[in-house]
Amino acid sequence: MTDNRIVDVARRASVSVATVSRVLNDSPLVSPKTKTKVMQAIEEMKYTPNASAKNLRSKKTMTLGVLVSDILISYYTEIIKGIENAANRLHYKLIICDAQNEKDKEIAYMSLLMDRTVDAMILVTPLMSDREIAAYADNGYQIGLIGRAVDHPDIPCVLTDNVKLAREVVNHLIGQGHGEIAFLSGYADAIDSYERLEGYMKALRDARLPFDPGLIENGNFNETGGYAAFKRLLEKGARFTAIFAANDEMAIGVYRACEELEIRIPGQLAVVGVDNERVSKYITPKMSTVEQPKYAMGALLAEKLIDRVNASDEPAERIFKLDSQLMIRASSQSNVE
Amino acid sequence: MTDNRIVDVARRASVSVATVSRVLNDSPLVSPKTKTKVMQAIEEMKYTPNASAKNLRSKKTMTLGVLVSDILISYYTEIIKGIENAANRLHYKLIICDAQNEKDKEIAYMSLLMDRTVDAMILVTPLMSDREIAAYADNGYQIGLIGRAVDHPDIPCVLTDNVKLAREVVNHLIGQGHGEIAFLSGYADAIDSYERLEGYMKALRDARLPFDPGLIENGNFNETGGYAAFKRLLEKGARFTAIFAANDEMAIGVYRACEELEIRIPGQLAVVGVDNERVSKYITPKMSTVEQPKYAMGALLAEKLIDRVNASDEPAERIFKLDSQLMIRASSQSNVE
DNA sequence: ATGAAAGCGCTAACAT
DNA sequence: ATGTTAGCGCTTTCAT
Repeated sequence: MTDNRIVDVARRASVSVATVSRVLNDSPLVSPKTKTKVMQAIEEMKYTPNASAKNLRSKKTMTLGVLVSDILISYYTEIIKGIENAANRLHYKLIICDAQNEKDKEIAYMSLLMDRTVDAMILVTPLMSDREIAAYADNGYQIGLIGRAVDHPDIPCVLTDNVKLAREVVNHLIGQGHGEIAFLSGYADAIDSYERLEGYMKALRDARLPFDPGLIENGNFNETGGYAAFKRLLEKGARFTAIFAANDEMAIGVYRACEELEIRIPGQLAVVGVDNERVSKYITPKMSTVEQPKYAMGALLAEKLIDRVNASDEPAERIFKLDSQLMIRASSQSNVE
Repeated sequence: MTDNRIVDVARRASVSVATVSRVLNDSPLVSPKTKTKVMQAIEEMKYTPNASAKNLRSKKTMTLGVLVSDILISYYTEIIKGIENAANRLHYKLIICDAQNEKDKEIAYMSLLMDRTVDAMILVTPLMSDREIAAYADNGYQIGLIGRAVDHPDIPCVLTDNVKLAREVVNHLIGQGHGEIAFLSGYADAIDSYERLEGYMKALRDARLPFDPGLIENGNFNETGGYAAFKRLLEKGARFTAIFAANDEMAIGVYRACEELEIRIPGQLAVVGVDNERVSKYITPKMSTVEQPKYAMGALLAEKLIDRVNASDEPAERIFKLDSQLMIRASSQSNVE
């Protein structure tokens, strides 16, 4: 067991602990000869520095946290991969936190920031409110946000343009000849929901199509919610030939309901989701969706956040909007089945 | 910013740091009155203990690591959820590590164990060899293994019976009238591959069917590998009416190849995978597969490992075999399309 | 270029 | 039941 301490290395290499520490931290103030001697001792003893001691003394951990609401969903895991690779490149480690859609777990994980286990925390569309998020930043904790923006000077945010994205989806459906398009939103208080709804309405207005609030239902961003929301639409007698779900998970729920009710997609109902989740490509018919540059979003935010953690200079840019891309597949094309 | 220390709390509550520490750690040696006083001070100052200092002093971190090869694959993420919940229940935190199928990253993450960032590390079917894994345990590091067994007295392992599982799959295919069944194995050196191959052969022998090594190909446990392996089988003119892929990922690759080549599943080819990945239920035709109790495996191992970390007594049981379950869906039933 | 020593914030042994 | 204090293993000033 590596229970060696820095003094043991120092002793073996016949130098002081300060010198060993310098070697360990790549200080230029060590002669090459001494450095070799120390490295050899480290090697021989299989010495590994104790992270807790190092963190305690240096007051930083070179570790980032990412908090996502469900690691089963590929939207999150792809973002995580982007973060991870960018972080590793900059010599940061990453702690992945799965809040499992529970706000309590989210809050619990935020303690990693408060107890200084991580230097900064990245939140990917959390359940927490803007106020709550801003409060952490007010207390001096470093936070980064993905898929959402919060109005606080110290919080870098990376997101896609939800309004534009929704507009493109709806334009596409209108282009396919649909005039009655239902919309499945996510959590009522999520910005994503709100902005996608806004884009939906704008597209309708652009096309001089009537806006019918009866065609809107909330599916909470998950499969079960999408399934239920779709059924509610049918039960209340809403009439529509296309449906735009604010994410793929809800669209999958719509698929399931359609299978049960023997509604053909896209023959009787065109479906479009958002996120380009893995399943959407394999499901039949292949689902039209919107690809978000998930990996790039993760990588970009990690870089910007690490910049800020080590920043002494001016604040720099804070909001980064990346482009998304409509992926038209079978589920929304009337001439394809 | 919470830059308060335990002495600040002590001062405010007019007690000693020891007393504050006792309150913080739920020691029974504090009078209720003092406890209240201290808690109030903590509350007022919004004090949070510094994790590094605590870990350094107490020589434990109450943190587990899980190392998986790809968090995009639901097999891993479901295991992670099981671990996470069991760990949290026992007041342990979890660091998720995604090695991204790179052995170098695996090794890099093992340093979390060596630098004492985690008290123990759970490996889920890693690329590392048995020897390498055993070496860590020999050096006194706590390790747990999922989906694989290693012959070392200090390594608890949770796995399913691969031989039995493969046997059931092949029996099922034979029962459907198939006599020529191809087998797609994973990494040549993975125990899973070996054991599933063994079960495959046993089932053939039981049924007095000939074993043809020309029907075996390696697909490295991923989609691309499965796709390529299947094509190799065809190119070399192998004849078979059913294929058993050692995991769903490879089976998905087979699906893709079949789509391109217009081979009907299950009409012309029956397909069975292993793992019951999320996609297998959504793909058309629905894929027959083997459900492994992933969540339960994660939870069980986490419990057993934490037991060991805190153990002073006898070693207890070490290998835990859980039952898997064959899920017969459309892809392997000749009378269903 | 190298060393001596203080101290990061906490726990736990010991004293009372 | 509470307080005093040593020390976990490291980094970093200050001295040489």
